[in-house]
Amino acid sequence: MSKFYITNAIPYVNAKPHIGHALEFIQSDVIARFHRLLGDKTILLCGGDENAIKNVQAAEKAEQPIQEFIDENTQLFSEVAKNLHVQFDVFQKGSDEKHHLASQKLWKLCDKNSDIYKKSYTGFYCVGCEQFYEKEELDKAGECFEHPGRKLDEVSEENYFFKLSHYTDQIIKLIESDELKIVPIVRKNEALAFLKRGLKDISISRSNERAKNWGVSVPGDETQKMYVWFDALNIYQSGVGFGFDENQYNAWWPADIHVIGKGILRFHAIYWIAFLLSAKLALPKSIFVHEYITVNGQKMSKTLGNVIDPNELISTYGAEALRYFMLAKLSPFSDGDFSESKLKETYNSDLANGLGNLIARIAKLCEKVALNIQPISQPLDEAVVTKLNEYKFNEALNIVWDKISRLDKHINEKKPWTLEGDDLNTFLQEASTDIISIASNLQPFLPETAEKILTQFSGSIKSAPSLFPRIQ
RNA sequence: ACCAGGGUAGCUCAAUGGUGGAGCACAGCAUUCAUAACGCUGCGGUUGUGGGUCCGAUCCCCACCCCUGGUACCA
Repeated sequence: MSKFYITNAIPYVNAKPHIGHALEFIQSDVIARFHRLLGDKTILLCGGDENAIKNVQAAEKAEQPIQEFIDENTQLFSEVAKNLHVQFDVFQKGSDEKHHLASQKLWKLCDKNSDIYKKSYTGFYCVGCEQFYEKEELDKAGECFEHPGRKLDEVSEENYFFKLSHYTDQIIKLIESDELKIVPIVRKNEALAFLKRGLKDISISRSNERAKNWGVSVPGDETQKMYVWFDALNIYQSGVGFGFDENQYNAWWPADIHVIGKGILRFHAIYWIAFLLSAKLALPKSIFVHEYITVNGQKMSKTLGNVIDPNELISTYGAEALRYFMLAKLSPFSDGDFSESKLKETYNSDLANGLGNLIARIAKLCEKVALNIQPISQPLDEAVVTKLNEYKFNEALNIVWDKISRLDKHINEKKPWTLEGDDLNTFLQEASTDIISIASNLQPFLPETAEKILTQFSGSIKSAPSLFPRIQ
């Protein structure tokens, strides 16, 4: 039995979770459940990126102590996952003391390899935003968009830099050879294009003042905090014991796959790899990059007010329906559009009329003749396994729904309600076996539904309340 | 601006150098084992625009338009 360590990206917790987070949670969960079914010893990690300055600013706005604010928001992410039937085995908070120690250990290892040095950083500070900007981020007058008319201060300070440039060629080789496999290929090419332009060293610390005294302290320098990405990525390691439980760490690290959104590819495919190379630690094996969700054709944004709370959808349609929609109706490799009307349409056509109705009609027929079924477990279909290995969740589900459709047609052809005796029994035996196969294949995607069906079709089969009652 | 990917039925997406396919939605028929469900039939497209190559292009080439992503310290 081999181990499988999968990580979800670590969400910023300066706001509530939205359906974009839900998509990633669900995808990670499916991959984890898939590997469990294959017999791998599997854990799925998520966590909270709690050390960003944005969190401090958001807490100030909410007039709440920072730690309290962080804890509450992180809790919301945890709850959404639970509501979505997503099972995180580890939830590592960035503000956790152990994580701080782990990150300081990573820093020291990079430092030991002479990859960290001091250098002056210059940026433009906006007093209104309490934030630094690059020249490119400012308007024509050299002022920030939030506070036109206010002059920015050009400020320099000493920071620690990481010798990212040192690792350019090494990382190119890792990615080109698929030793670090990036899926899909467009994202692999994007990372390579970035690398081939040459890497510059990056600043990996901020003054306490700039960091508002929040975050992980730089070892040996109490005046500086680590740049968030340096510690945030390390949650993948601290979550499995790096720096404080070597047995656990050795059992799980390296990650077999990091699941991330396209916006943070560079940090994972390049920065993270460089940090690990510098620290002489094992490297993750692959990165799966998903795309984003638009809502009614528009990007989600607070200003547009179209941010959707997954909990509201779950309360109307159920977690399993939301999972189904995200997995079956969105392409894993391109942006997908969400709208409640599409969710509802999918719910009624595929889940109520399709799967739910099929289960109901067969169960009723079985109940009439008191059919008894030996519980048998069936493995995933080869075709489904193939699709899942390629992260083609939508195509995998198409295969299952094709089976549903074929069984519906088969019932109409054979008209079992006109059969009697052995003919009827044989028919129902076969149909029930098909149902069990369908449910087995649904396990990674719709775990609760699969479980319900498998329970219903084991032993004496009875009618049960609709799995997915139609919604008007 | 440059680089990458994409523009095909109302919607989501397949496909191929040789008379454009599926699912959903919609309409009709049939039917009851089932959740006004299932099944069958039908409606529906000068395949972004303009050129070119070819006997023939949606698929190849050129130009243009539009969308998405990337182009460093910003999910």
